[in-house]
Amino acid sequence: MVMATSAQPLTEVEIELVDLCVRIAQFLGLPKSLGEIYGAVFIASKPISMEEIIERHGISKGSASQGLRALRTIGAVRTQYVPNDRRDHYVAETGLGQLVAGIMRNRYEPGIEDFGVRVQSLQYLQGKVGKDEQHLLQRIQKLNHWQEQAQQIVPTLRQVLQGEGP
Amino acid sequence: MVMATSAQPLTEVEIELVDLCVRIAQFLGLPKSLGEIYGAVFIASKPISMEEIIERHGISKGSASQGLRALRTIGAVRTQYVPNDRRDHYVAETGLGQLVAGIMRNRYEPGIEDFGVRVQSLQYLQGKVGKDEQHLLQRIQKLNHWQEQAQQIVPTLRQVLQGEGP
DNA sequence: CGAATAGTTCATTTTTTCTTGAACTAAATG
DNA sequence: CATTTAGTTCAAGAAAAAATGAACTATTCG
Repeated sequence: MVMATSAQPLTEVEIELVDLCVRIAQFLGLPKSLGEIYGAVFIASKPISMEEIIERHGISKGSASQGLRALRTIGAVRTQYVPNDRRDHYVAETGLGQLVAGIMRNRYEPGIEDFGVRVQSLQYLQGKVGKDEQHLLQRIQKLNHWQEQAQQIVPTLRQVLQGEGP
Repeated sequence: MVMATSAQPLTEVEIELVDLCVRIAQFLGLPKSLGEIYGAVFIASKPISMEEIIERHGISKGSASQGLRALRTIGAVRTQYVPNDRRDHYVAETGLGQLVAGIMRNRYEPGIEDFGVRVQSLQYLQGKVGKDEQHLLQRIQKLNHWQEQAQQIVPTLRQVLQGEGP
C-alpha cells in the first residue's frame, strides 16, 4: 500500500464525519469502502474527482472505481459537470429517504421479491405434504402471513423517511 | 465432515421450508446456520432437541449450541420441558413482530444508539471546524437530521408488525 | 461415587467477502 | 496519430466471518 502523495491530510472533524459514514454503511451491511467513499464525497466542499478521493483517503483505484459505480447505482452520489476538467466529479445526495430508497431497491427488495415468489410456489408444494407432516401446513400459512406483512414494510419506511429537512 | 448417522432424511417440503428460513436469515444479515437451526425448530412437529437438529440437519455441535443460544437470546426459539427426557427441547416463536423485535434489539438498535451518541458529540466538535471548512457545519446538521429520522423507524416498524395473525 | 450423557467453549480451519493493483479500454490532448 | 490521462476490469491476495470438532464442564443416572 502506497501513501497518498500530496493531498491535504484529513482534519479531525473530517475524519469523524467519514468515520460516521463508514459506520452507517456497515450498519446497513455495505462494505466499509462504500462508507469511506461516500464520506469522501459527503465532506467535500465542491464536486470531487475520483483521483482526489484516492489520494486524500488512501483508497485503491479499483475500490474507488467500483465503489463510485455502486454509489451511483443506489443514487447516493451523482456526477456533476465541472468546466475545463476532463475528469468526472461527484456530489453526494443527502436525503435520507433517497439514500434508503436506493439501498432498499438494490439490496433488499430483490430479496423480498424472491421470498414472495418462493412462498407463492409453496402453495403448489402443499400437495406434496405427507400425511405424517400435516403440521407443516400451518407453517406454510405462517410464511404466507410473514410475506404479507413484509410487503407492508417498504411503503411504510418510505413514508417515515419522506419528511426531508434542511 | 461426517454424515448424519440414523435420522430421517428431510422431505422435499421440509427442505424448502428450511431453505426459506435460511434465506430470511441471510436477508437479515444473520449467518446461514442460524437460519438452518431456526428452520429445524420451525418445521418440527414437537419440541426438538439439539441432538436431533445435529443429526437430521448435519450441523456441527458447536454451531448448534451457539446458534441455539443466539436464537434464544433474540427470542426466536424457547425451551420447553419434556417429561422423562434430560435434554433441552426447543420450540419456535413464529410471531413476525416478536422475531423482528428480537433481531432489532440485538443486531440493530445498538448500532442506532452508538450512532446517536456519536452524532451528539459532533456538536462539541463544531468548535473545531476551521474557517476553511464551514461547509461541514451543514453536513453535521444533516447527520443530526438523519439521526432523528432513524429514531422514528424502530417504533414504526413495531407498529406495522404488531398485527399478528393465525 | 464413577460412568454416561448433555451442553459449552474456543483454537483452528474453511468459506466468504472485500480490497488491491496491474493490465486493459477509451477518450482527450498536443 | 502517438502520448498522456481517466476510468474499468478482474485475477490474486488479504481480511473478516462462520463452522468445525476436540477438550472441557456440568449434570444425571445407576
